[in-house]
Amino acid sequence: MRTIDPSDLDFLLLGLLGGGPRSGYDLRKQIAESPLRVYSDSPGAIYPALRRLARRGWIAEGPPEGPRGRRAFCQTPRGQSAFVSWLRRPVEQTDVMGSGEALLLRFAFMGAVLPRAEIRQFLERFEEATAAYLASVRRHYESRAAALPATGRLALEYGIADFESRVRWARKARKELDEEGPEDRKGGD
Amino acid sequence: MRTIDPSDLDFLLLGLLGGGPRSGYDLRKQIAESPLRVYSDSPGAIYPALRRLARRGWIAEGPPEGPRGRRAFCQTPRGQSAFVSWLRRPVEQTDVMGSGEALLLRFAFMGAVLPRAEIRQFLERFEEATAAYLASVRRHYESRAAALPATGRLALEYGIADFESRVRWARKARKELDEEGPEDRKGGD
DNA sequence: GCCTTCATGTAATGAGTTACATGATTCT
DNA sequence: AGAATCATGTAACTCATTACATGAAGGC
Repeated sequence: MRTIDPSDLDFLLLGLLGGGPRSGYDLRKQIAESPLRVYSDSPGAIYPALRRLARRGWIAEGPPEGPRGRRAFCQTPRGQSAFVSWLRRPVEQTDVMGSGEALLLRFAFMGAVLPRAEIRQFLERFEEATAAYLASVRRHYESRAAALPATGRLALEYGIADFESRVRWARKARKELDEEGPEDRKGGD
Repeated sequence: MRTIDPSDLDFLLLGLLGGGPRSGYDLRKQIAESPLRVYSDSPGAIYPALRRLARRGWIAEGPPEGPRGRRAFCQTPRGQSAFVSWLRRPVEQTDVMGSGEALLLRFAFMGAVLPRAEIRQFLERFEEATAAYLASVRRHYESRAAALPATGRLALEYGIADFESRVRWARKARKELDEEGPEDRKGGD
């Protein structure tokens, strides 16, 4: 008997609710407004996800209150702490190998919750793991590229350029966070 | 009653079989060896996909022949033509919005099948659509970045850098294809 | 009164994951 | 002979997608 890991969408919804109570419809709109279309805003994804979160006790449904009897969801204390420990999960090699969307989602939410030192640490780990994976893709490229048709080789170069771009981003992000000045506090008030 | 579109994995398998007959296990190994881990090599994904392709009449299963009675699959003529028209599908805006993996998969296979002029055209369309989408993300960034926490803004910048990297890649790939010299032929022999 | 949008859902379908099952073959 | 690995699958489960259903509010 194992605990099934919630999906990325589950954590996205949980995180959005960290900004205050919202209805399912509000959440859908908020996701639909995001320019990077990476998570689904379809009702068939959102509402079942909300039910999963509620079953877990991570969110609670308030009474009908809004203009049309819409029921707002909010984080429970257990939900909040589950969300924070999701943010704090160590960055594994396997996390950076695919599209890395889950890591980015976590990063996007960190600013509102975690102290800057932890965010820095996350970026360092992110850069390290991505660079390590990049090196392995490069090795593969060196050994196999000659045997590929031109477009196959170029597709591999696409992947390499992608991971290079991620490494550069991580470095830049770390620098920007460092330069942002120590004046603003972590998440206390 | 509508025809359901085959999955990316279906087309990947179909494309790999374009290189000659292979068993399910061969296909699994070939996918597992790829450095960019984007498609699943799990038997629970591969074997049902092969059955779907066979049901469509796009691949055929040969008689048991190999060392352990393994049965090799091969493309049928209908499968070959379905694969080529998949390669030739126009690049839509929505195709570039997500991770763009399907487009890259198509591109990787083009070299073995399509004439260079069509590959060039694909890259032009890819660049155009990606640049257009990038512009829309930039507009969103300009208007909303100020209201975001630092990590949210940086996550958006990650997306922007990603799409910039894709545009650069497309330009470079087009140039390399052009420079490759006109001596090798398209796909006739 | 009617139509559109708001708001919340359900149903059917289908793909992918993990884990397990099964037999054959090669290694030692 | 026994173990590992080859090779092909199946079963249970979860999640997402598309499309549809339902009803209430507000504009005209």
